Amino acid sequence: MKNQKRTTIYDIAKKLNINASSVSRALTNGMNVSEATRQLIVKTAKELNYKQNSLASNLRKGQNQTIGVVVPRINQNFFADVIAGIEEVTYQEGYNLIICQSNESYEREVKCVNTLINQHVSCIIISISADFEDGQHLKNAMDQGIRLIQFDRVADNLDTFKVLNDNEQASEEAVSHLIAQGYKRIALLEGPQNLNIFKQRKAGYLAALKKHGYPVLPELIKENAWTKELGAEATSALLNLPDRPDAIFASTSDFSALGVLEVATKMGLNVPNELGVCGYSNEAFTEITSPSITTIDQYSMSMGKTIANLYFQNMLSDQVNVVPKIVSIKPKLIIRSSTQRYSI
Amino acid sequence: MKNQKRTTIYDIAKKLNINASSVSRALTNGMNVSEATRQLIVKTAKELNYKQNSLASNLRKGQNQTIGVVVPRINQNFFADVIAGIEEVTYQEGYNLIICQSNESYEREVKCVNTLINQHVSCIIISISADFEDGQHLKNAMDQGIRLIQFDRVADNLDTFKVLNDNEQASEEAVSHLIAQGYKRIALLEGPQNLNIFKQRKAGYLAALKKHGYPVLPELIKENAWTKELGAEATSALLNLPDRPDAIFASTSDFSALGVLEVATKMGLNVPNELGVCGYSNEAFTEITSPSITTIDQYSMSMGKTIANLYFQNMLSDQVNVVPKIVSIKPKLIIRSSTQRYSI
DNA sequence: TTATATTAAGCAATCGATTGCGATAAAAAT
DNA sequence: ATTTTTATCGCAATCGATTGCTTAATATAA
Repeated sequence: MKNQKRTTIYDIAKKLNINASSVSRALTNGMNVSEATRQLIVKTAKELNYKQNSLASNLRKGQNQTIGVVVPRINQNFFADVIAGIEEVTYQEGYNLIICQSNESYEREVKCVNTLINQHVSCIIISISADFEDGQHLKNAMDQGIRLIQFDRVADNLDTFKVLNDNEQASEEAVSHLIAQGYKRIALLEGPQNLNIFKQRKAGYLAALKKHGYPVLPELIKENAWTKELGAEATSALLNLPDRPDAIFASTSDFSALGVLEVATKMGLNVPNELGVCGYSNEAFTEITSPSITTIDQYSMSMGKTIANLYFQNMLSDQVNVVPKIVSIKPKLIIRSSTQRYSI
Repeated sequence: MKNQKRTTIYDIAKKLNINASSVSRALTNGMNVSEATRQLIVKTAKELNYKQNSLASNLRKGQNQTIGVVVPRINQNFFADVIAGIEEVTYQEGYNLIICQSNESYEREVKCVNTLINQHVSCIIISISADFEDGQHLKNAMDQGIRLIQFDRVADNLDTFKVLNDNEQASEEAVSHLIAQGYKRIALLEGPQNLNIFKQRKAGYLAALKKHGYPVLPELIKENAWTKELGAEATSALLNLPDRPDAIFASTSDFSALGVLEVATKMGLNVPNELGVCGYSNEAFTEITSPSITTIDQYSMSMGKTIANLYFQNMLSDQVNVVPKIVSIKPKLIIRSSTQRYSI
């Protein structure tokens, strides 16, 4: 049962007393093979339970119908959704997906990319790790003729296709909404500023304040609060200020917004009346907390589809001069209870 | 820049005026190559930016350091976590992961498995789709010498390694806990009974009732309530019974438990005092609802690691007679507010 | 110093599928 | 009846890396 050799086109050829090239032709395009022998070949292929060896085929053809995906974490809703979206499209196209997670480690990201290069994938789709350094590994990949698409977290200095959310705009919208609800002292929980997405979200926050003539209060801006625990910690500090904020924009994630909610509840503060809370990502749970959390939907799944389509529609052809595009997806502010004051 | 040929071992060999076989030896095991030439080869390989072609290597060696994973949906917490766990281990072992989603469609599952066979993966890890029919595609894979591991949702009639949660035991424990808390009329929301996991959870429910001498009340058992909406619907029906239940075990998911919670709250019932609620899966949100929901943790991520380790420790070697094992992971009951009565 | 062992490196086949080119035979055109 | 076209199919090279075998060169033993 085990280690038995798989049947190859040669086995089929030998059995039918014909040449392997005919078998190959019959099983692929069907060109230059008479209909009779074609059917015979297909029939015996089925009988012998023949399965094509993609390794050999791809080696010969010099191309691999495979796309590599590198994300920080597979089991983070946003990334899982994006991957699901990508898979949806690549499956239709008959492509395979090889998936790696960098675990937010640059070293590991480099290894992942190198493996994908070895595998001769035709495209690498990547969202860079938190401690991204330079893009040499990605440049390498491109030099080897591998297409590259960055999404969400991108390295600006690399001239590639990029698919992003308009983080700045979404943040500005969220903060503007808070202002419209009458909140006066709006705090920001920000993420690692070496990642663009967090820089942009901060920019949006600042832009909104400026637009409405609100002062920027440095003591209300908390760094690196991107987990539930860190969010809770930052919130404790904020709410113990002599002049505390009346709203917190957890720009890093809904998880940190959850931390905010917990601390606020523990301190007996009414959300949204005494404290407005806004998260980011539209995680499933934001809908069902009490109060439900206002947040920003990134259309993750459709983002995945967009990314994959970008490859198939713009990059697959061998046109030499394809100008890398930047596709921006506008996220949507989802207003829920945590920012809707009953009375202002 | 594009379509430029990648450097091969022949390029290196030519440049150094030696034979390609030496290059290969130097770059892999380093056997039968003098230290001097080895270093020279390594150096020029780096200079020429050489990357091994895994396709060629794997074709020649007749093995592919790749594992295929097939799950109904990538972006479902449980599966995403399991995959993350698998990836963690396979990465350490230098293996790649090819991931497919069956979308709960049997037809698509078959296609996925066939692709993986073509790719010559050395192992397929699968959780079968909801409309699973027979296991011919999986038998095919095994006939081709591909190892097979089923997890969570498994086909019983296939003799393979299996990694499962002890759903029955976990359910029994949960229901016993409800009984210990003094609940007398415990309802069950059950899932599609063609999937084993749901059958087992029901069995656990029944076992607990029997063990404690409680009668089985058919009117308290509701079928196919595995979304929040369906859970809510079933709950409405249950709570409008003349003799209504005082606890509901949403064995399908935490989402349906959420539906229970919403309806109960709407009807003004106090949870946990007037109605106990228990979910399944330990989704992130169960911790932060009010009241927080008692549920069952499946250790998804560690399950993934277990699965991968099973392959590397038990199946990788070429021993002919490896007896397929069934590994059972005991889930953990997480007791929270929704079932802890203040007074009994 | 001769015989033997050891090391280093080359040669060539191989993995399985694909494909350009040439050969044969059958069909069509003259 | 002869030439030309076309349809089928075989031959052999190729993709890039690996590996058993052979040869050459060097080191060790006798």
